[in-house]
Amino acid sequence: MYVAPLIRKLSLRHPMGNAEQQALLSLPTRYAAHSAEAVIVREGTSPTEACLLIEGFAYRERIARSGERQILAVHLPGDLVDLQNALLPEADHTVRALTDTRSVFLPRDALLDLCYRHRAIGEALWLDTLVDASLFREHIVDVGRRDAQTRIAHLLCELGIRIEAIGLGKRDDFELPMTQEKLADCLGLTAVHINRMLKRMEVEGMIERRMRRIRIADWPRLARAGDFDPKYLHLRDGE
Amino acid sequence: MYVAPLIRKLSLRHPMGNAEQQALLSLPTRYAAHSAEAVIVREGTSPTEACLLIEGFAYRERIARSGERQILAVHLPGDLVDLQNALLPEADHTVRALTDTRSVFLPRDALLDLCYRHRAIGEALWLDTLVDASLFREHIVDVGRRDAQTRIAHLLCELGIRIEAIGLGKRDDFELPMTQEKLADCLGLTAVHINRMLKRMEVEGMIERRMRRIRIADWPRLARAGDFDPKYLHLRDGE
DNA sequence: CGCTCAGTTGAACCCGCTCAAGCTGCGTGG
DNA sequence: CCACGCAGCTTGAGCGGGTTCAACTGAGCG
Repeated sequence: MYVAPLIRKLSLRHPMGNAEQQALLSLPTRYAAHSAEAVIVREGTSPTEACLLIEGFAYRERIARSGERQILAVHLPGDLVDLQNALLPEADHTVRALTDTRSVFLPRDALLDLCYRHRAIGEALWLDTLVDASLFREHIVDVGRRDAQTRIAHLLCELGIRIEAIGLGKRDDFELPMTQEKLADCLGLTAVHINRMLKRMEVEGMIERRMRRIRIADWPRLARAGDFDPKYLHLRDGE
Repeated sequence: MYVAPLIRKLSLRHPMGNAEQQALLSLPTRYAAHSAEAVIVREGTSPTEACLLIEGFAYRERIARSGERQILAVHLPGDLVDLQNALLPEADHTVRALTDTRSVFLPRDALLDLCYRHRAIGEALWLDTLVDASLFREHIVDVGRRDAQTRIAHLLCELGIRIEAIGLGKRDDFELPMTQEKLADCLGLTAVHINRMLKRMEVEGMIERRMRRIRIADWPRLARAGDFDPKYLHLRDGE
């Protein structure tokens, strides 16, 4: 039953019959928990299992030679975290737990087999990796061509939508379990600058913060400020 | 026979039997030519064919609200240019010809069918999109965490390797059909700054330029300067 | 109570941008 | 064959968004 969130997520973008759902549910699973900052997939290894996040957040990272970290993506419950590495001979980046997480490991080969026995599963999983790639592309635009405030607003919008899509909060009121340093590493900025911009956005009334809780008073305004168009998320209903 | 370069490229990373090669070769094809800057796949449309580049370069782009362009990826002959959009309901970015190009369009549905009739084809094509995603990730690190000179050196190394891999030149001596403005749009910089950095790199003896031809005197040095590790390209022999 | 980690703030600096002018190579037409 | 036009390249001067460095605050926790 651990696999249910995956089915829910895949169904968000690709219809899924009963037979396919049963096939997914009958996969053998290995339960695992990771505490914050623990490595889930290590760069350079060849995992034989795919990790399905059940609870908590995770993130992909790479370290540049300068020693600076770049966060490539943030993952939420229901995300299949290392499908990106599924067919690659070895992982080219590391996946870590952002918060304490619970997850389920599925045998990679069995999962791949299902892709060819049930076309809908194959397409749904392929699609899932293509959507990941779409987020990567948006991330390139973010760090390449948007200024600091726009980047932050954009990230908040994206996380709001994604959190709402999995029922973990509302798009304009959610828990953001990231330190300012992590936000910086995600957006190609420094923690100091993130701090100043967040403060300015709060003063200007774009957002409210209580600890790590984010409230967005005027969503359309934030979306405008963040140059945010949810199209690239490829969610069923557009939002 | 137009499909031969595709088979060669897929085989670079995934073994391919005779039956699979025959199946690919027997796909119906539609030949097309695009002159430089022509749109190959337009954002917002749902292409029913996949474009295989035969000759010339292409690039993916997105326009930020500020009007600035971000180039997401550069594609070389043999690349299947819109597999990224194959399963997505609509293209979230535009693909354009960088130079005059010749290409072949393959019916999307027939191609997808082959993926399920021949597992090796399915895995090779999925893998291809995963490698694309790996390049996107490296691109995020580039614009997020590397300074201007490092970015340029990194891009030159990547293109050198990829051009050599398809036999279009040597990694340390190749034609680069990009204006400085395009380099800038690719790397999240301005054309003026690209110009200054290229000049400095030439003065320092890292590269030589004659028109659009690039010669790299000391490849290991450029690779070091560019924080370049070809692992993320996932080529068979590591280089 | 003291340690540690995250967040906050200030001052100085610098990498890359902006604006603006001039240059170069090349295709086109007279 | 030259004149013109134009796109891409080059160069300079000044500016500014974001960084760096450093100090301080505040919350959680043993």
